[in-house]
Amino acid sequence: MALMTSSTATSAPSPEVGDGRRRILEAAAELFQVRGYAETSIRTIAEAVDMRAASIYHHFDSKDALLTEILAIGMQAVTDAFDAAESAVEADETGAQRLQRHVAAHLDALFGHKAFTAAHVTVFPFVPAAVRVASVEDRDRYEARWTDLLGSIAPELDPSQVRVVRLSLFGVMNSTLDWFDPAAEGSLDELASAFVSTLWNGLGTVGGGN
Amino acid sequence: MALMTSSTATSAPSPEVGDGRRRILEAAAELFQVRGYAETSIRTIAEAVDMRAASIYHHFDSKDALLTEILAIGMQAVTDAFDAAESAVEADETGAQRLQRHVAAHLDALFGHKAFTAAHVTVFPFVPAAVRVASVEDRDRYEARWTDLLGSIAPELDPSQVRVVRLSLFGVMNSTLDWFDPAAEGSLDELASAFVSTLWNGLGTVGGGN
DNA sequence: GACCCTACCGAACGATCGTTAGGCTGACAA
DNA sequence: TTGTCAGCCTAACGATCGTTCGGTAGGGTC
Repeated sequence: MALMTSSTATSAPSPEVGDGRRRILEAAAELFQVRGYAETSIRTIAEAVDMRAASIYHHFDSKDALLTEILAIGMQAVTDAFDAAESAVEADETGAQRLQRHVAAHLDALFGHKAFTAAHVTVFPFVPAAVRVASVEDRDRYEARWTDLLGSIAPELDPSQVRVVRLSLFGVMNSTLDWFDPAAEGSLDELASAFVSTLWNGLGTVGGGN
Repeated sequence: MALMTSSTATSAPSPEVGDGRRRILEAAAELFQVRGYAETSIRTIAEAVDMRAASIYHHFDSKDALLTEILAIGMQAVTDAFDAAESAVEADETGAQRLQRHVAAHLDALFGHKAFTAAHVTVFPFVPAAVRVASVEDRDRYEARWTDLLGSIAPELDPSQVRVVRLSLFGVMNSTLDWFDPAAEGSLDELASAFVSTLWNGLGTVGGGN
């Protein structure tokens, strides 16, 4: 995010450079997540940032381009979180501990950039084909990271089992966007711990405990 | 012109009564699931059943009414499956066995009426408010069945834990619509068995086995 | 024959959509 | 002062949307 403020120091009144663009991205992501892509018009997005529809086109070529960038931001968030968790690996940790840090990282990224990440869960199935092909490479790359991770910590699973575990884990983690509220229900770390503990040991050992 | 269409061509020409209505429902459900609700026009639905847009309104009051009925059919399918599984309970079965039969019933209903049930997973978040309120009662009733079931077979869980388990289980089960193909990957019963076995005992005991 | 009902259609309505053309304004550079 | 440019605007374009109106065709009933 650096490299702005090239010339002036922006004392007080003037809006930050690129501020309108960022506000459009955030408002659009939020609206796409709540109302859906086709259900959200350019005029509604403009209204949310106190602009008119034509002004959106000063910052983005088209509605599809706006969605494409939103999806890219969402994938960047979870990919960065994965890599940060991977680089923080400790030598003596167990597979379950390593998995738990990645699950926590995924959940943190999901809720930390909720509007952008949720777009991948809710609106992605319905996006225009041109937008989908622009995102599929990012998504494949992220999926490959998880395939490698799960294969590494559970080498006894064959590839088709790894696939089932990965997609099931994604199903659970991504569904939390719909029903978990970190502000009201406790930390995402605890949720990640519960998920991995259940996946590893089953409910029998979790239910009595936490 | 060219629509005289001498209907004397076929020996058994008469379409079944209510056939057009059923075909519209199935085509619309399929299109809604694949393309989304707002992305699918009445004209596209009509084309899929070889009609014109105006003919849809002979069978349904509005596009929203069509969606409302599709959602109701989907909830009826899973609710009926739940009740059938419940009435097939055996006296000496364990909690895990009972849960597994219900998971299998849910998956069977999901894939057995895929277009109608998937609508609840994919398009429901974006449906117009009037359609949502018409479905929320059915959905609440189905959720209550699962809350009771899980509380019954895992009495050591408090209500908030039951909620987490239920929503996580829904997250996994409903996600299978996106990635599991019963025709190519094996039976849904096996998948249900794997889910419940993992939930109960953890991956440690499952990974080595099947 | 007359009558009705179901199923469907062509044509159009007003609304809303994404998008574009062209213009205004204020900050800044020369 | 003059020019440039980012940022935002009004107004309008054609396309597509859900929906309605006024039919027509054909089978069943009397």
